Amino acid sequence: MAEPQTTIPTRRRRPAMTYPKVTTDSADGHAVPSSPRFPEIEERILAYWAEDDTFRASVEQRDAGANGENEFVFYDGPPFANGLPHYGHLLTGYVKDIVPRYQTMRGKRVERRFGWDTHGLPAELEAMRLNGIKTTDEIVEMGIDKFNDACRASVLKYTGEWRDYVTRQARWVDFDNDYRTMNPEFMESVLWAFKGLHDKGLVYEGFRVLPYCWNDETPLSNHELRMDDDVYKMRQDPAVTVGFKITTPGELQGTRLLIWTTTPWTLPSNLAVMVGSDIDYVAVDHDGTSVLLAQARLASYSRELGDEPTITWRGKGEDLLGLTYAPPFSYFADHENAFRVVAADEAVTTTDGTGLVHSAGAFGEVDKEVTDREGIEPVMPVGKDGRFTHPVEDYAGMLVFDANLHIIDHLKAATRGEQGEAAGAVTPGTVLLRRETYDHSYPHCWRCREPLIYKGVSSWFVEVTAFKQRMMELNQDIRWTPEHIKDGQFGKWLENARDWSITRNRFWGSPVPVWKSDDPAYPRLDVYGSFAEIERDFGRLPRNAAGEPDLHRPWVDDLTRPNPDDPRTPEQGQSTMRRVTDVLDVWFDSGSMSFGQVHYPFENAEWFEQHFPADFIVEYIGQTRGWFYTLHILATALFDKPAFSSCISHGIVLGSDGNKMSKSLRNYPDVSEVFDRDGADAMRWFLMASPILRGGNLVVTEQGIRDAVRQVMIPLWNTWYFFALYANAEQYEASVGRAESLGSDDPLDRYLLAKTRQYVEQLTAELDAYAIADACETTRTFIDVLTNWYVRRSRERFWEGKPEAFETLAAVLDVVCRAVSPLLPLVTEEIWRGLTGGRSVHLADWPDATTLPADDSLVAAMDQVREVCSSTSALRKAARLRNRLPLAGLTVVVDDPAALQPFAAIIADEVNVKSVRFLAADSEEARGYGVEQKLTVNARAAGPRLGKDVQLAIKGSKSGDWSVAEDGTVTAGGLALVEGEYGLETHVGEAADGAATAMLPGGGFLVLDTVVTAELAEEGVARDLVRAVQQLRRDSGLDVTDRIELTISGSPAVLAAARAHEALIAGETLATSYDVTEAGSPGGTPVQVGDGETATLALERA
RNA sequence: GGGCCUAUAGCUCAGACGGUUAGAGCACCACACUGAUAAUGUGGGGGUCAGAGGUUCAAGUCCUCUUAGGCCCA
Repeated sequence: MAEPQTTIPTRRRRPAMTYPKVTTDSADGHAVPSSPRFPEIEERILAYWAEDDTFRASVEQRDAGANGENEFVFYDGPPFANGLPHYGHLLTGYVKDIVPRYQTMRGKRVERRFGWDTHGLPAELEAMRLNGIKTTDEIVEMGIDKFNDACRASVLKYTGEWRDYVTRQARWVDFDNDYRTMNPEFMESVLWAFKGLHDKGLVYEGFRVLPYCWNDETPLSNHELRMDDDVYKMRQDPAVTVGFKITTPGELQGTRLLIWTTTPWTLPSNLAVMVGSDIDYVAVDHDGTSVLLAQARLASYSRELGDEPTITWRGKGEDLLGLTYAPPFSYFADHENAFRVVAADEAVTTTDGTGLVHSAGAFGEVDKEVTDREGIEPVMPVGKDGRFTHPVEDYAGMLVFDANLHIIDHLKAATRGEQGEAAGAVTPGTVLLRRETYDHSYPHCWRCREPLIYKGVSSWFVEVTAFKQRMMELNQDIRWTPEHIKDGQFGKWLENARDWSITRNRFWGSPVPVWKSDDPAYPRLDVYGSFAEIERDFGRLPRNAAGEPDLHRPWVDDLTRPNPDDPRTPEQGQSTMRRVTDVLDVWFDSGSMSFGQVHYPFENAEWFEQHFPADFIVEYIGQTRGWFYTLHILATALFDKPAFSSCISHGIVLGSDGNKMSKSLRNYPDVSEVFDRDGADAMRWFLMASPILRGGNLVVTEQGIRDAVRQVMIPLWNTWYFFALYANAEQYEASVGRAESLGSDDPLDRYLLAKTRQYVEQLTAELDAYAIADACETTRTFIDVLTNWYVRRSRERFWEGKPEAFETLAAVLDVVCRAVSPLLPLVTEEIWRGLTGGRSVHLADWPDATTLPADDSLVAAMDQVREVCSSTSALRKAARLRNRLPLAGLTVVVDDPAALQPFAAIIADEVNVKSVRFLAADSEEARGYGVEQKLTVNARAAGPRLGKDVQLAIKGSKSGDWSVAEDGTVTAGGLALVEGEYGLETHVGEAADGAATAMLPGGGFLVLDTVVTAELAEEGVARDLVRAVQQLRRDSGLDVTDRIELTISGSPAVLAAARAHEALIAGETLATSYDVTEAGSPGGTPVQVGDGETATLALERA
């Protein structure tokens, strides 16, 4: 019978637990679970936060400071809530949570208000769909008030779900005090901004050709055009080659100018023909007449014109300028200045078509530019619904795409010489040379997917071109992540910035605050920038049906007044000031959020001036032409500052197959399922540790999310579980937060504390630089050291109940929980509160690295120790010496043995050797191990001096053609090297019998004694027995602290080992009764031990 | 057609200033270790650094061209 170890009695009772001090777990016992179900813990923490109002406390316990200087300013890019959140929203949501949480812990006050984008076409389209209407006329018929009520309802439809998702992802943001772009206060600020721009002369009304959706009856801005990848789709259109008859007297009179177009419907609006001045043109005979086209295009018309047509005229484009021709259709036959050949050198190419381009003023951007220059008024026989109107009576009421075929039929008939109804309004002499079908990439509306047309519309513009230079300058002050966005995607976009069309002929939006006289004879234009100005002039505010001030249509449209500049009386027909009926582009709202959210300048003027620009914003990279851009425009124009000083523009979240996420393909894990199965912290870690925050794209996989749990969350949790288990067993309560908790003398403790200090320093620097992915990697590496080195090597000391071990681990857990809490807010909350009993880790301060002991040389030494252990393991493996077999000794030869000396016991234990010796590399004994020197040439140093010859020296060092002379001169490959140009390393030679040697990565080497004596073998068997008994205890369901009665039988070697090492085996396995018998006990468990020996074990709880 | 970015192990990515044996995590195989761990350790397989040319004593790294992909613009 062995005596139990002396420390055992204190653990026999199951004492009241010290840890967790508090937990949200309501289950019996409240023990720290060894295998936690994270999603359940998360739900409990979220409930606790809700009840405790922790978020509000975290904001309010930080002082704003004088003039808000202690505030960190974060702008929330407002989402549109008529759909559910997806991974992209979650991703930005996590960043929008991490940065403010971190800054709060750093002591800053960080207000976080949620914002909603509410206006715009998506809401209108949804309202139209719900009400089964398709046109703007039907909206007017329905009543703009009713329609806008429907829009208002649709944009708020999913706010509840949004709040649920955002709350579940553990993002702290104020939903109750949110801002909405449709609130009167926000809209008043938008009006102020418009007026501000107008006062600076940066707003003008113009007629511009824009991509236009005839289905939604609205023009699109250029940044709306490219909303997504599906905007450009292949489409088949008829392409026609048409000849216009030249009317200018001279040799070319009667020749047909051949033009080519894929939009035959624009031909009735033709106003000019464009040529390139330097392009070579020819006229060739064709069917008794002649046609004119670019020489380079002749070959592609060989079918109609023959392989070698007779050329009757040659010339440059400039020779053609000014020629007149008969318009192809007669609708605008008398149009002033029209039907001439004009130059458009940059627009006309000879890569396709005929080298002559027909221009229909208002239906193309270049067309408009050219006709403006030529003094030709554009014509617009197409209505807002995309259908022809007066004077194009032949196709009136017809959608332009549908009119194509009729137009072609008429051209055909005219070409045959027919007239009257068959040829429509086609003028005699106009010929259709070719009709083909053309496949091309064509833009479609990003909302309704109908093909767009280009169409001239009246619109108001912000004259971005007037201050884009300043925008580019201010962009230099913004810190972009990734860096190349600044002068790349964003900078280039700024360089090419065009004036911003900010008005929409729609209903649900902020009103254009411009009132105009309805009689051009008495012109007047008023711009309003506040409710007060409106009330001043109109005698009242715009009020909705409920009587509340409301700037939406139709209420704001009701405000009219007599034109003060019109001296006539109402009876004489005095003109009236009426509002321009347009609403503002919804992007104007989002660009206004910085001041709009606080109703600047009507309220919070001081606050705003101290909180602009924002310290930080984040959105996906596409916002370089969206929100980032509109914020920057308005900030530059109104305040001459950037709107934000740091910006992360992250990449795109892809589905598990690497394609865009698609609901129909189901190629991504369901968000709710991930929350339920893996939890919000796991998803947060997965997204934040990924390359997506460095601008790369990210493939979302379930495996990736689970890896986050495995690599980080479980190791962290298990460290806590380990601590709680032994602290409870010892009834030890650590003094977290007090200086003495950092005072351990134990080398492992001191190492961990110093390592923790380095970790906190590095993490702080990374989070300060918004390098969130780097912070994750740093944390992962640190937690690995914590759990797989410190805890594993310290198990014995915890088992022994060493106070300084508890103190150290508790202190480090406290620091780590605080440091990791922005990255894993839920799990760290449960651990930290369990450890400290405190209210919330998120109310704690960011750990101060300087309070932790600094000891870089200790950290370096321990890292070397880990290398020694690692290399020794490799030696064992190579020599087939299992780890449980003790070996006599290990000799460690390094430059500075004294540095490693304190860790001799750690190494001996880790690699299971009886003794560890340290030798200086230059000692006599070390040289006895058959060491040899190796020379390496430092090419970086020697290269510049030796030039080409450095290669000879390198070759010599490798082949052994080198030497060290008596005076220390080193020669390699016949070349003398000077100090610094070479390195001499000591390498260990072949080991003698009974030893194995290995080099250390950082220099030095190991000699492992591989001689297995009978005693060592016997102890190895004893260790195997311990291991087997422990496994059996576990399999039998015994508790760690249960005592057992143990019986061992087996082969003579087993019996000998069991008897010789009774104290070891009984002690390790908590055996209060210990029997070694030759006869195997019935019901015993056979196990393999040692080198093929069999033992039989039997145990019972004592 | 132009601009920006990317191309490195089966997968995801690191690789200051050019320096001669290109790394990590995951995955795979084998062995070891394990009464905190859902782990861990050791070893192994696995690479034309997209291709071609150039600069250089020396190129994954710098230059040119090509190819492929992404984003942006026309």
